[in-house]
Amino acid sequence: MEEKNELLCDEPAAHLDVVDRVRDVLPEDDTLYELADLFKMFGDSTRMKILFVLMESEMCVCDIAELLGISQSAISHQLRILKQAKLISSRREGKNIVCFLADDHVRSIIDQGLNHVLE
Amino acid sequence: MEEKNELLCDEPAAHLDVVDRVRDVLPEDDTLYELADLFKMFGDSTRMKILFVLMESEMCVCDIAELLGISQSAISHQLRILKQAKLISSRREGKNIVCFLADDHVRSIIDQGLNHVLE
DNA sequence: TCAACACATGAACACTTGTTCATATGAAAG
DNA sequence: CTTTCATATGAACAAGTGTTCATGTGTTGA
Repeated sequence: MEEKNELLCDEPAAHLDVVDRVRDVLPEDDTLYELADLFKMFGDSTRMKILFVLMESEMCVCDIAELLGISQSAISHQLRILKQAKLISSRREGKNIVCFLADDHVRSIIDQGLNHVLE
Repeated sequence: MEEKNELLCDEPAAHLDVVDRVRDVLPEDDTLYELADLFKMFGDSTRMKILFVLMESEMCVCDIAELLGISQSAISHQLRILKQAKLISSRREGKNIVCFLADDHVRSIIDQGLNHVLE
């Protein structure tokens, strides 16, 4: 009973060259986490809806809430998250806060997703 | 004290034209949910790592686990989720199950994300 | 200066999600 | 067949997430 790593298969040696090459090519861990965090923003239907709306037009918070039929509070919480992720930005206009996409990448990311979903 | 919808701002009428136009352009709810579910797949760092690996080369389960330093069980659970989402597929090869990307969209979606993360 | 309105925020809660641990399945080699 | 090895899976648990409810903040207009 020698000590052994209980996770490995017996001989990854068979594919050791491939494994090593891939290991070298993998991005930094930090990059992977950032990337996952980015996609997390698109992984909730409320945020997805908000982003879709803002792809069409900038809009104040109450209009977003009414248009989507979601409570103002829920929208506001999600807007905060999207702002922290720097995907949207906002400015005050009279009594209203007008939100808009802060980043053009949002469009291309969602478009790629749509391509897949729409087959 | 008349009944009123507590969620609306007083006069979305100001922007009623825009709101109505956007409402017409929004995709079906089903599509939005599908889209969010798709992006959810990319929103976990373990799955992100697996997909990155498979972007470089098809690979058996144990090699993925060893390469990433993640338990075989955890990998297997995530592989199941990715298969259900039809993002990866697999075939048996001797004792091993070899996994590979099932969909070229995976590459373009991740690439768009990378563009954003890498500024 | 005060009331009304648009929006933000904290706490609480239910729900979801990912991991571990233990064990099951199932092909393959002896 | 029986054992071994690669993978799958179920249960349990901890941690994360999104919504609601109640209330706070700051701006506007009377």
